[in-house]
Amino acid sequence: MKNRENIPKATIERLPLYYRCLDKMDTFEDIDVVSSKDLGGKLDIPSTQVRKDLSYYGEFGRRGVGYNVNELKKSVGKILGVDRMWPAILVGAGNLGHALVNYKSFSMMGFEIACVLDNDPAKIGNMINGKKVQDIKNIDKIVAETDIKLGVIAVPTDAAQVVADEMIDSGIKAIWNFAPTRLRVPPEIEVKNEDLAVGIVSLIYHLSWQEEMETKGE
Amino acid sequence: MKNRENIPKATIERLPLYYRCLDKMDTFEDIDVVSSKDLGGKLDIPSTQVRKDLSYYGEFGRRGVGYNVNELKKSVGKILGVDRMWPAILVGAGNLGHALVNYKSFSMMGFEIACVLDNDPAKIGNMINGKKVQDIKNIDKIVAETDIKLGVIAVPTDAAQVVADEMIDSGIKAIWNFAPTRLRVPPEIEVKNEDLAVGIVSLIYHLSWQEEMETKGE
DNA sequence: TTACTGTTGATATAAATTTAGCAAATTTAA
DNA sequence: TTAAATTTGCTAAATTTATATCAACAGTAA
Repeated sequence: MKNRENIPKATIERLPLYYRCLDKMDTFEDIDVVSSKDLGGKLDIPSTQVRKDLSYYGEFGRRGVGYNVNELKKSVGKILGVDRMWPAILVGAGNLGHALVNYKSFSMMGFEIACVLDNDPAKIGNMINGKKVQDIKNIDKIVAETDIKLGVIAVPTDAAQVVADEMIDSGIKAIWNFAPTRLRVPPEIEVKNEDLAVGIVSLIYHLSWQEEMETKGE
Repeated sequence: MKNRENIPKATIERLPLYYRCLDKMDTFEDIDVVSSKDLGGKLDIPSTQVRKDLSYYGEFGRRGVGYNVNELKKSVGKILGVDRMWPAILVGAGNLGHALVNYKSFSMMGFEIACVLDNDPAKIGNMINGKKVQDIKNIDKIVAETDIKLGVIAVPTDAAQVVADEMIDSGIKAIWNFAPTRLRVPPEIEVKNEDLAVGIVSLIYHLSWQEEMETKGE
């Protein structure tokens, strides 16, 4: 395996796609062996890209044959770290928080929201999908007792930095941030921004341009 | 301006960040002029990158001075197409659907969910943030009457392709897909996959590796 | 005025990422 | 057994993207 430092970020974002696809083939489609061409075909990724991505981590296939689906799934799962569960605390019991707690496709990716926290007395004590919303004031105790490393921020923009600071104080090591703002964190803390507005705007950008072209054409 | 075709995708994803930042400066912070260094500083983006991104679309600054905040905001807004509203239909009145309808930060990005649809009789007729959930059967009529171009898929994975097909039949031109699956669509239809699991897995990947390093070190 | 500082936008350079080409390995069929 | 068809994984080439450099321009202070 090459130095983990210089593996393309894009590769790391394709691995979960491979993983999910392999899981589907393994669990539901009863497929034993797959070629890079077939796997890529399902995901609109060139076969050369698939092979290159995997080759960063080792040799998983057999020449002239392809990849064993179950084996490759396990290998990719281990590379990604999803061969175990990673419990998280979620701060923000609003609409988005509800949606995340109830999201079905996380557990197969090793992700599970174990605790839900909020600072709103009206929300504290409510049940969300079997979990009681707890007071953010107890974050230190909760993180210490559960040894949770992952935090999810689903609060309004204004509150995001404060929540991030509290998370880091409590011992959280990585933050998944849904608030549309950049968080200031120490360098050892990993942050992943999930900025929903960016997604929709890139779609609007293309749509807007398409429409402009059509108008000119007429 | 250069050919719009070969502008980096990453540039297009940074433009909304600039836009939001400029809007904040313009509306709340009363800042008139900003340099690429300052703008980039707020977003952890090098000033050279900021200037390069903007230079794809024209010359917006003054040498020795910087950029006029209000003007640049308007220019970037126009480039992105967010200088007008883009209404969308949302299919899927579940938890995620609720969260999207109630999401606050969309309107400043030109995005608005105008209609909510579902196929579940238990949900049809319910109100979500002032909008009545309508029967998916009426999608053709709704899209034709409203001339909506954007569709959002927030249904379970199994139903996503069917919904996409219905959307395309009804006249939808661009799809924002939250289901963790690749949609098969004609080439003229724009699709943006918002795959939440990919985001969290890339965080788990780093966390998992970090932990492995620590274990070795001890 | 003149020097000095700051800033853009263009061009050049470097780095990162993707794609192509091919030898080696495997299977299948003649 | 031999030839043909697949398919991997390595290396090289091409492409894309990011970063550095610098002349031209604008403001400021001596």
